[in-house]
Amino acid sequence: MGSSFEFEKSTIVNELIQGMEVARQLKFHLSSSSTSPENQLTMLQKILSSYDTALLLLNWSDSSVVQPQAVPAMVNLPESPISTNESGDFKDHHQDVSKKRKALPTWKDHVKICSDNGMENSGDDGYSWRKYGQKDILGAKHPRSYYRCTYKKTRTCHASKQVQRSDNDPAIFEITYKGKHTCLQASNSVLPATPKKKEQKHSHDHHQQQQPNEMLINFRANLRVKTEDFRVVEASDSFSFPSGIDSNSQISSYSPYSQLVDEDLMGTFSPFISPDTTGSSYFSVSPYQMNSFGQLSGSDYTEIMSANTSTTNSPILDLDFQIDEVDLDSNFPFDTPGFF
DNA sequence: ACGATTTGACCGAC
DNA sequence: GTCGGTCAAATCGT
Repeated sequence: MGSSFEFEKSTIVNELIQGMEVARQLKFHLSSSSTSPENQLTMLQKILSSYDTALLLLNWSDSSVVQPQAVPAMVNLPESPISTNESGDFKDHHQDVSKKRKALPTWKDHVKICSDNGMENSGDDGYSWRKYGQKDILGAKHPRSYYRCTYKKTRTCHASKQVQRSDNDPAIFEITYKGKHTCLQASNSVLPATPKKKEQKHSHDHHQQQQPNEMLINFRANLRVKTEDFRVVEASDSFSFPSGIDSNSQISSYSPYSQLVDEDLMGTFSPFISPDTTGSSYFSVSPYQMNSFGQLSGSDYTEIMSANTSTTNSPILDLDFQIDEVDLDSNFPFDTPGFF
């Protein structure tokens, strides 16, 4: 392996060290309770961001197929790439896709469309997609829809995704993302405020963007984290955002490595959210934002999501636990053979 | 008129 | 030949 591996390794180590450092700070603040919940959250998110990046890099260097977190919108988060597919209901599409297609980073998400309050949330991931095809898939009860980035031509963005309703649970959509966005449509203001006309299609994906503040608010709103087997966890206490809660909003997700990282809080905001004219807001995270692929910064890919809270058994919790385990010692020998 | 969606046709991989 | 993915003309919605 050449220098590229060395580069990745050092990057990974740096990310982990950074995460450790922030964790250390957080630990200190927690013990002294001198910090506001928001700051603590920010720190936690930074930690998660670092670990996400490190894990993504590990995955990326392992093979051309990456399964980063994807975060489908409003409704949930992506499943953990590292975790085994507990649900077993989904086929591992990304694998076969990668064999047939070139090495575009591919990963899957499971999005559950919630219909609490009579509303059906769509799996908005914050990006603008254009449907270009639909196919009946052998053995599947529902057709698979194909989407590509709306800015494929104008911004030469080759991101695409496939959406298929689960056979077992119609409320669940399996979303396979391919390629990362190069259109940067998520960058704050630039959002294509194209009011999606077809909200109608219950879509698992309409994609309008939303301003950061709105994101936070919506996010906070009645957060729900759906873990891999779609258990719904109410998130609220441990996660405190500034204001109002809208019980209509929900976020379910499972996170690959972790999700949570609110861009706003992190410094770089990634507007994966979209203001929905219907009133339901989503909080979405884009799967594509990972710096391991290039131009986007670390915080970019770790979007938001935050749905993790201490009340869940989400990956985040695991991470917390791990952090404790190592006692936040930055001297931890990351370069120890076998550590990875 | 323009942009998005639908849907049958086409193409490559197996 | 079958199947999954994409193309592109027709259609729809604004």
